[in-house]
Amino acid sequence: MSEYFTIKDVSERTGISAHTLRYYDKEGLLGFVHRSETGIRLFTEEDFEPLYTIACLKKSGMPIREIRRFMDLYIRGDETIHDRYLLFKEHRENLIRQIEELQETLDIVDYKCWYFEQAEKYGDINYYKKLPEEEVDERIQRFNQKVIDFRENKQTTR
Amino acid sequence: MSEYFTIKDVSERTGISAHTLRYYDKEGLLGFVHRSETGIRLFTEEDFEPLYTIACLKKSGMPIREIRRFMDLYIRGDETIHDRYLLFKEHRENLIRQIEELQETLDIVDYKCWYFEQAEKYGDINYYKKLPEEEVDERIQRFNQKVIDFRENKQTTR
DNA sequence: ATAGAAGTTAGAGTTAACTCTAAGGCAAGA
DNA sequence: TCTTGCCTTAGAGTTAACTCTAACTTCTAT
Repeated sequence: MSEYFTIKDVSERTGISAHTLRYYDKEGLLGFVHRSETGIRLFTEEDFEPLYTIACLKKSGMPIREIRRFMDLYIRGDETIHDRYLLFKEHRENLIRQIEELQETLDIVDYKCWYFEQAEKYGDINYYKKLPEEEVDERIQRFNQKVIDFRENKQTTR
Repeated sequence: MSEYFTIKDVSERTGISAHTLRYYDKEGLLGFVHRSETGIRLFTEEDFEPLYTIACLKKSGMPIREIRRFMDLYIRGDETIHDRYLLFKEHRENLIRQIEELQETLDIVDYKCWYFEQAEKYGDINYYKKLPEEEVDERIQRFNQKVIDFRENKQTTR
């Protein structure tokens, strides 16, 4: 029962390939990992927390050079608590914005699904153009307005 | 008052650079765009809808070769309404999954913000280890469990 | 008619994030 | 001891999505 994990152990447990872990190390993300006298990486129990943090930041689309800023602060310890707090707060705002954007895109995709159901009934992608105006669903009006805003670069959907 | 838009008009209106538009064309995304006899792209009013669709799919992280599948169907017209409907439905599921993942990441980042506030009060990143067990906030227990799950590759957070 | 702005293509260069290869070192079991 | 397998590094290769360049053509306005 060794007290250390090799790069392969970590790779198997976290699902991050050994290649990728070495790449992260080269990019300065794994400065917290110890080495044996012969240069072999010795991961500990505690190292899984920063690895999990890296995985989280990664999942939310943060580029590696920014994750590096986090890890640099992490290594410096308690003196950087406040800076790390600020970085997480900032990232929180980014994430909220990202979710909002995806939600807006989802709304459009929802509309598209509905619209194609209608179009399928009529067998005509422009079926609504033949309807009297009062019968045209307002969702169609709203979508068409979004396309016009896009065309005029009004970015109301942003 | 020309009835056509040049690539520059479209670029300025949509915020997609002319370079990028040509690149999209080369990748088969703009098969719907007409050309003059001398080869100049002639965008019409109606072209803004598929461009908007491309922008939406792009925003939700869809790779270009997949967007191409949409556009290939778009060009083929009414006979592909059903296929396009299916593609949007599938994409809808992807989007929902993406939003869920980001929401989970946001929960962790929220926790981190809270945790760093606590750590700042104590001036010690491991402050909770010195507390009697009944005083350790359960949020900390839950987060630590997530790290353990990550270490054991249990993927409960997925 | 001509200058200058904007259009065209082919193709090279860039960046991020891997992903892999080569060449060699170390450690544990038969 | 030897084989096997995992470790190391430097560095090359890959992929996606641009981004830019060069060389040339076309359009527009004086």
